[in-house]
Amino acid sequence: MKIGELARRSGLSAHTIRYYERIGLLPPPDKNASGHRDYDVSILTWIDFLGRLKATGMPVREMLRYAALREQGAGTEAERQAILEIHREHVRARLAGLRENLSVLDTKIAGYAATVSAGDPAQSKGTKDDDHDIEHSDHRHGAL
Amino acid sequence: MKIGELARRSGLSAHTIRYYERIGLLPPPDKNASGHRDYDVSILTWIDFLGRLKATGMPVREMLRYAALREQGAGTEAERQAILEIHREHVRARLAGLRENLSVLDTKIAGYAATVSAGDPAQSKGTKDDDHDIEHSDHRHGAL
DNA sequence: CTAGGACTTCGAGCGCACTCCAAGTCAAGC
DNA sequence: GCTTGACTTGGAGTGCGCTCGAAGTCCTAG
Repeated sequence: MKIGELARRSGLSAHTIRYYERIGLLPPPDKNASGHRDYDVSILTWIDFLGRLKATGMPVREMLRYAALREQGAGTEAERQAILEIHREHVRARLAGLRENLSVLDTKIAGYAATVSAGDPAQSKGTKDDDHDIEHSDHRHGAL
Repeated sequence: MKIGELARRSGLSAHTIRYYERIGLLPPPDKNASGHRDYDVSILTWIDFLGRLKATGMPVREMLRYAALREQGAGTEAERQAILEIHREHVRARLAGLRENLSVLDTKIAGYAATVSAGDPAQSKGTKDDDHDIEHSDHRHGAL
């Protein structure tokens, strides 16, 4: 499979595929007589997994660590597992935060719905709101 | 409240607070006789909400639209509500995707756990894995 | 034989969201 | 009256993750 087809099938651009190879996320593929990259279909599985790591917020630096271990092959499983387990915790934390913020969003929207309907009782001149907020407790959002 | 205290209490740096003001996320506060910014505590509520928008992945561009409407005050509620409702859908989609990718991660980790324990039956020379993968169906990850 | 399109490498440029620096002002404490 | 430290402005720099452009090579079809 040449890079164009891989691009189509993976959803990445050819530029991005070469970039990933440059930085070490993708292993250097075989080249044919013309110097063109020739990919094995199995690369699609790896790209899919990379996509999942990315979608769950893993920084490229970390993917690189994982990819390097994968390249080394046997004997690196425990370390790869550890990386994924730590990442899984990050994802879980992110999920929890997202759920909480979603509920704040729900509350805020419900407040607007109440205000916008019913002829706007609480606002006549200059509502900048920060109204319908039902308490903010603590909540860190320093580190995303 | 001066900028230093606001920085401490909001978790943002003073640099970031000024930056947010420059771009329009924060309203220009009063200045005292020395030209120093003097904030009302109510700004903390707004910063907290901005933090939630950010934590849920809203781009600054979009926050700016919302902030501008908020500055305009009364009469912009419906539009603000619409922004939040659209954003809420994005957040829900993100949550769904995250949940799915989390389960893929679980499966992958379980595979490593099986491999790493039990004396490694499936790998002796050169496992790069893409093993324990139990089917990938489709899954877009082009647009994060 | 020539035009088109896909490929190659190298390096520059971009969008986002900060983050920091330099040079200056000002209030308070010793 | 002088140092310390928090503040001011404007603008430059940073890190991330791509994204694109230029110039060249190579295969294929007409």
